[in-house]
This record gives sequence, C-alpha cells and structure tokens, in this order.
Amino acid sequence: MSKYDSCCHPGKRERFLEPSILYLLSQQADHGYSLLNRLRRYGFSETVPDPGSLYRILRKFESRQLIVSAWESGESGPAKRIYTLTDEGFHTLKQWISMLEQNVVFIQRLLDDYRTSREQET
Amino acid sequence: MSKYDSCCHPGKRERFLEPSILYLLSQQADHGYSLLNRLRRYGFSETVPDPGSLYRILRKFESRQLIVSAWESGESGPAKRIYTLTDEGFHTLKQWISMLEQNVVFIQRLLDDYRTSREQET
DNA sequence: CTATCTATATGCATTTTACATATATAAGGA
DNA sequence: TCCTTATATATGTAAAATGCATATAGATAG
Repeated sequence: MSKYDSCCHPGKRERFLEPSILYLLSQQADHGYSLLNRLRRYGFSETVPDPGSLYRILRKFESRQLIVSAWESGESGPAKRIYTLTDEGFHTLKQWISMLEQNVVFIQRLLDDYRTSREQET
Repeated sequence: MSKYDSCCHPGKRERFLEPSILYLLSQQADHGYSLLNRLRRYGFSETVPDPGSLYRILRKFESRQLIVSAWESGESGPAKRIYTLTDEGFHTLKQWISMLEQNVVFIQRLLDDYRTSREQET
C-alpha cells in the first residue's frame, strides 16, 4: 500500500505517455534524455516518467520496430542513442491518435455526467 | 506478442475504467453484472472489461473501503452482490475526476499538435 | 433436458509499474 | 585538485495489473 494506491498516482498515465513519445519522435528524432524534457508539454514532469521507465519504453518500441536507434558521440557529454521513427512507427502513432480521439469523447461524457450530477445535488 | 502488442488494445483503458465504475456507483448502488452493461455509455463493450477483471476491481475497491457490499437474493437468478459507494469512495471519485480533467487538457494538446503537423505536411 | 442468460469468481503466465541503484562522461566552482 | 552537478543510459526487483481461459451455480425458455 502506497500513498497513491487507490487513485491518481502521477505515474498512471502510461497509455498517454507512449503516444506522446511517438509523436515527439515523429517531429524530431531524439534521444531519451532530451525526450524527458520535451514531454513536459504534455503534462509530464522531472519525476514522471522516471528515466528508467522511459528508456525501457524506448527499447520496447525498438524491439517492435517502431523506432530505430543510432549512437551519436557529440562534442560534449556522454554518447547519445538517437531514436528515429520508422514507417511502422508512423502507422502506430496514427492508430494511437485515433484511439485517443475516441477516448476523449468518452472521458468528456463522464466529466459532463459528473458535473451534471453535482449540479442537481442542490 | 499478441495482436495489440504495440498499441490500441481495447482493454488498455484501465485508468478510465476505474473512475467510470466509481461514478456509476455514485449514481446508483449496483452489482457487477449490471455495471458491465451500464459501462457501455463510456465506450466499454461486452468484452471489455472482461467480467473477471471487473469483479477483481470491485474487490480491490472494497478492500480499500471505497465501496461496501451486501448480498441480495432477489426473486430471479443467482444472488447479487450489491456495491454501494462510501464517503471515502465519493472523495476518491472527486480526485479521480480532477485528474481526468487535467489529463484531457494534455491529451487535447497532443491531438491538436498532431493535427497541425499533418496539415503542415502538404 | 438442455441450451442460454444471469451472476460471481479463480488460475495463471506475462507484462507493467515504481522506485532504487549502477555506470560513465563532462563541466563548473571552490 | 577535488567535489558537485548535469548529462546520458541502463539494470534489478518486488508488487501489481493485464488478458484470457475456466469454474460454479441458479433460473428461464424452448
């Protein structure tokens, strides 16, 4: 049992995290550490996802051939593994976006229902 | 490796399923089998969630005291375990709704970004 | 007398999650 | 020089969730 056992653990956004990563890579090939910052645009933070989880997702995507990687030893800092989206990855991103579009409609419905029920309470 | 390994498995909506269940119970105390039907309003189907998963979620909620149950042997059919939302459950629902409200904003942002990128492609 | 509907529940292999930890390069400051 | 911080990737692991199959049983319809 932890603080967020029942609900609202800030890490529980995985099914939104994965399409966000694919989208960011579709716009710009990138390495994990940089993605960690770019993900903030979609509500993620320094701690979510934790680096280990992000790297594992990237490796999973690579094993499924949604992305390919290449090492880049720049002038400064440690070597970076740069990931590029494949055609397969673009296709998967498209599917994922469709799913999110459908889901948003239903989430909105739940939120509307909740609001309505609160108003009628008085 | 299964059909939906990379994306879009219709069951991967768990973080939307759980608040949907709490909301439905907040409106009307109910048993699992009936919830299975009421959940269709929020995009779920005969197969998602599978009954086993729903019952397990209900037991989990009960162990965390978000709901309480009572057996009801009606005139027809097997006995039903009726679940009622507790004060704790109402509180958790409220938190979950707030989280969904925030998440929707970020999902919309991703969808908007994706659409914009598609338009600029031509 | 049997198929279907209603209703709840368990078994289990695989995957995901959260969090901690390891490793290494390089830059900046005291 | 030494220490800290930033950059960068990765693994270990216990606990939880997931997906799918299966078990059980009362009631109803043909």
